[in-house]
Amino acid sequence: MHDVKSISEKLEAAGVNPTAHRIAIYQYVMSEADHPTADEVKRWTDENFPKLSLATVYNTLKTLVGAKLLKELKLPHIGKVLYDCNVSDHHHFLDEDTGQLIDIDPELVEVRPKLKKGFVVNAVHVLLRGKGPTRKK
Amino acid sequence: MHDVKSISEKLEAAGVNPTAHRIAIYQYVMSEADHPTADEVKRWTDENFPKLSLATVYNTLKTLVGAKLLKELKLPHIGKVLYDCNVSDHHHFLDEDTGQLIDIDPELVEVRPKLKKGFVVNAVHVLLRGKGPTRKK
DNA sequence: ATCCATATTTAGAATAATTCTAAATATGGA
DNA sequence: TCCATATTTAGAATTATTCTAAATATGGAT
Repeated sequence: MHDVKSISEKLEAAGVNPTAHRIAIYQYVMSEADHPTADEVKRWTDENFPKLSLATVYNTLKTLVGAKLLKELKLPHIGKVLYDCNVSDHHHFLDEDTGQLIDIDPELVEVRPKLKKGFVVNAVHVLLRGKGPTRKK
Repeated sequence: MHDVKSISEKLEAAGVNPTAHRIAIYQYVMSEADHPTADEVKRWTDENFPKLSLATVYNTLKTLVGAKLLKELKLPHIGKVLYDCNVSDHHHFLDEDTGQLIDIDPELVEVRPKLKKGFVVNAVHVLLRGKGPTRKK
């Protein structure tokens, strides 16, 4: 699925030079990770690419966001940026028990603002908080 | 309206000792300010209570939030906490031109999440972004 | 292969918002 | 007045992130 080749191609298509570091980080965020923070990415690179610096983690994430391959999420429950490999518009569900963040297709949340005259809405961001289905042990 | 007396009473009712600093800051956030940050509060106290320290601004805001007299807002467009004197559940509209943040009564935004079985939604936070009515010059 | 311009990566310093700490000050009741 | 407690304070510490300037790597022209 998200093998080195296709990751590489996505980077190139987005105008990003596919260096080994960028491929590694993008691949991690795309497949293994789930809305990681920069320091989660760093913890992963520490295991897999011990020479890769923190600055490169931040630089790379910023490059990927700039290329619209990732999206930054700033959510109220956590004081750091999360990186979302889902770059289409969508909402989020935060499982308050586990802290897990789930992407929600905007089709699944009907939002109808009835604002006063003159207000134009360009974007709608919904954060749902609650509990996910109980997982079997 | 939000005179010293009624502010004082609100503080007491919430179990907060109404010191001069607390009255001043709460009054400012309730009437003059509009979703201020801690440093906006500090800028105001610098004018009006020059001896009041930054630590007190933070302490006081935290006390008021703890007493449910204010609410912390962490929104994605700004990297600092905003303080909202509207402590009931509500949504927000961000005017992308002016940066102004407007409280939106939840009655005015119909939200109908259709999530998979087992998901329980306890809270819904909506941020609308767009343009407000053009103001007359 | 070698050289070079450019891109990438790096370590560490800088920044910004906020919290913490421990001392100083104020307050109100006995 | 005295004292216990609450409040306020200055400044250090913390945390996430960005910046800076130097080091390194890369790929094409010779």
